Amino acid sequence: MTARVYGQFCGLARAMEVVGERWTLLIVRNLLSGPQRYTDLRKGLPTIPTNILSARLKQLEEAGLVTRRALPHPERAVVYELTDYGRDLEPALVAFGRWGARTMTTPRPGEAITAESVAMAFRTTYRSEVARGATVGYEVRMGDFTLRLQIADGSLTVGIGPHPAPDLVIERLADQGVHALMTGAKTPDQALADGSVRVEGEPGLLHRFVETFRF
Amino acid sequence: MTARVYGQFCGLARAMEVVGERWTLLIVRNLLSGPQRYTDLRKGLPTIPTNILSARLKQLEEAGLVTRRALPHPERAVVYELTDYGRDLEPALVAFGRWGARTMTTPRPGEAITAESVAMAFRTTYRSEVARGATVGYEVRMGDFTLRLQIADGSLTVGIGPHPAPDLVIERLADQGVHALMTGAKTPDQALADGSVRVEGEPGLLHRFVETFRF
DNA sequence: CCGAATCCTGGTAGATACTG
DNA sequence: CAGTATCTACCAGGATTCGG
Repeated sequence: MTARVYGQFCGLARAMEVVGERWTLLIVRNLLSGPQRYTDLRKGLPTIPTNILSARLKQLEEAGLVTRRALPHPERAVVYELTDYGRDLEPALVAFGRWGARTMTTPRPGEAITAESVAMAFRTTYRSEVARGATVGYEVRMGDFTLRLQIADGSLTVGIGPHPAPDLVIERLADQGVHALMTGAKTPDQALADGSVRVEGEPGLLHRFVETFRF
Repeated sequence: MTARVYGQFCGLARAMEVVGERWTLLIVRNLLSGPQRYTDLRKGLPTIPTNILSARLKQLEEAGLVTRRALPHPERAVVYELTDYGRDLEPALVAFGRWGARTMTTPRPGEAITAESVAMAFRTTYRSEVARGATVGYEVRMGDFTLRLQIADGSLTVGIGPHPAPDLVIERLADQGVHALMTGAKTPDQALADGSVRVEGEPGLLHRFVETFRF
């Protein structure tokens, strides 16, 4: 039983020993959007084998990145939640996601667009230097799911579900509608004109949005 | 033959498909210090199976992160070198290394301290906000190997081997000598007094060094 | 000696079925 | 809902061998 270690006194090697196995970082990514139940995680990771998910959650809990918590009575469910230690991985995940996004033009056949993958896309494309000092909330409706983006003190929080008090609601009406805005393939005016997106709120905020989130 | 993909349109998932396998990121880490031969890589990754190293280099070359180049005549050797695309992984590696370093107090039994792992430690502990605008070169002699650190325009370059014109040479005379400085376990004056490090050049620069590189 | 390829073993992932 | 159990296929680890 050779523990799968790299035998080096190196932060990167240690990190890879903890979160370097297949699926682990994607589970952490999904938990960045908030606590999730086992079934939520399965939904967000459509092709993960269930035994692997359960093994990874166990490892993450042992390593102190995740806590397993039973919800109080009426829910009678188990939720998995990141610890602060686990949440500290966010900068590294964002850096990786940004690197990986460079070769990502269009979805491959069969590739899913999940709420968490889009949430990650907002994190990786967020340009804090554009948003500095601003406070603004967006609700992005993607058809199958809705995300809430809140910018405050120059930092971004992404969650799954509607925004309680959005300054702007952006609704995707066509595939790649929001994506085309973020890559610059379409200007806000073009996207509004051809009906690929629709907004509620002050339409001018859409310009701010495309400057803030940019591939 | 299910290609090992994650089935998600997500930058992080794509990144993991390219560099998520065991050893891959450590190979990239080692190549960050400059081109390396197959044997150099084996030396820097003491426990990697040789077939895995050769497989990973092939994959990295196919993915466009690494080029394989035959040196001209007298050397008659092959060197592997990062492409710009591969080098762009550095911020992500640094972010991961920084996260992993938090649980890294002392080497585990049998754990090697290689030139590249120390080079990585300097990259992850580098605080650009301290060094802003400065230009300074350090040579760090660790016993088995020597590193050169050059700071210019606020950005750090780390290489293996002596520095051609160092402002300060730091020589480690005892185990953990430099490490104790970087964690703050010892002040520069203490380390110089107890003989765990020795310097050549202006000794005051050692204070700057410990402010610049900090776990 | 450098740069691998080959072989074998055991562990890990993938797919699906099943259960408290 | 929240996982185990089981089986197969593949990949990593380790040693050895091989060609230039």
